[in-house]
Amino acid sequence: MSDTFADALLAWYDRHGRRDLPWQHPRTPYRVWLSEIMLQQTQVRTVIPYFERFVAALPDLAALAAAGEDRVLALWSGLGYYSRARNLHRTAQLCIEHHGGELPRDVDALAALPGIGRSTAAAILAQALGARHAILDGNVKRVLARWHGVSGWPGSTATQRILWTHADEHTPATRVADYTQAIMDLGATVCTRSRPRCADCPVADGCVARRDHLTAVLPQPKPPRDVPTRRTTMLVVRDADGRVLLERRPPTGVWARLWSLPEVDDAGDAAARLLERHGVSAPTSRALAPFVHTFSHYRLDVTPLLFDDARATRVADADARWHAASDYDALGLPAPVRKLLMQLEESR
DNA sequence: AACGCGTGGAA
DNA sequence: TTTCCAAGCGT
Repeated sequence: MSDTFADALLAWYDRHGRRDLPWQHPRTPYRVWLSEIMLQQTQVRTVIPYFERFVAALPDLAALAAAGEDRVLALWSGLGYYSRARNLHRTAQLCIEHHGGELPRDVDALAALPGIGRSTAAAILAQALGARHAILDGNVKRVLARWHGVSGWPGSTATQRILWTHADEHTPATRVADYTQAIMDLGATVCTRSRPRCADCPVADGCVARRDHLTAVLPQPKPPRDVPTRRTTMLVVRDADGRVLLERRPPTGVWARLWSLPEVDDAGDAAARLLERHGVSAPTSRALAPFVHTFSHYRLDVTPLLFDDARATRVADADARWHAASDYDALGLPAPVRKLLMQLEESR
């Protein structure tokens, strides 16, 4: 059912909404899907260059399905949450096998695919096809928590249940694609986390948080949690030609299946581990500047150790290879590893 | 239900 | 500098 909330929002969207985002032109299911996956927990400004590069390389679902996983991970490299890329790739292949080469039009079939949850499925169908489905992403949660005065952290199940109900109530029967974009734009540009611009808000009338001066406390923040610190020693092992030894990371855990530097717990064991694991003898080493990489759930203290003139005494296997700097673009590398390798290459 | 999963930018 | 967290999903 439509209501005054939706009408006011749509009128605002016609004047102030974002209608020039790259995935809106053309607004095909494939492009909307790709954008929605990239935009999970990621800001628009960050996504745009990745989106442009990705669709240029893999312009449709069939091209994505036919691509190798390393290619997909390379295109994703730097965006983070790499399971999104692996699920995207897998979903493309499932669509080829089971859905006639297209994304399913049924919301439940869509949400059953890897990486596509309730909100993403709704966003794809609403934006690409104009089908009436409510979305509930971070922007919508913030807008609705304030407008309806919903307390509780929006990530909790109980709070989400309430917010989903409100989201569905407000979703109109017509102009669903515009409405969906409008409420996200409102959250992104007016109903911002800090210092919301209520004077410019088309739905300020009726907003509980504005009425009761609660915009600073709604939505309630996630309960804080201590983040542990982990330490690792990353080995930059170069042969006489300056090529670097890279390992494929295991299929689970952080940076799963990306290419990265060999790691050891104890720097003193580095040479022995290299010989055991890779048959590499590396006589001399030199400490590089330590750095910290922070994840959402832990902090990683990294001590890089450089070995030059390393020699391999056996052939590299499928999960360990020597790579020249010219290979980096084609590899899915963790962001700090890419940064470290680029810095070393510049100074070589 | 709570946690694992990246990164970069804003405050 | 530190803290927080942005178009969530899978397990």
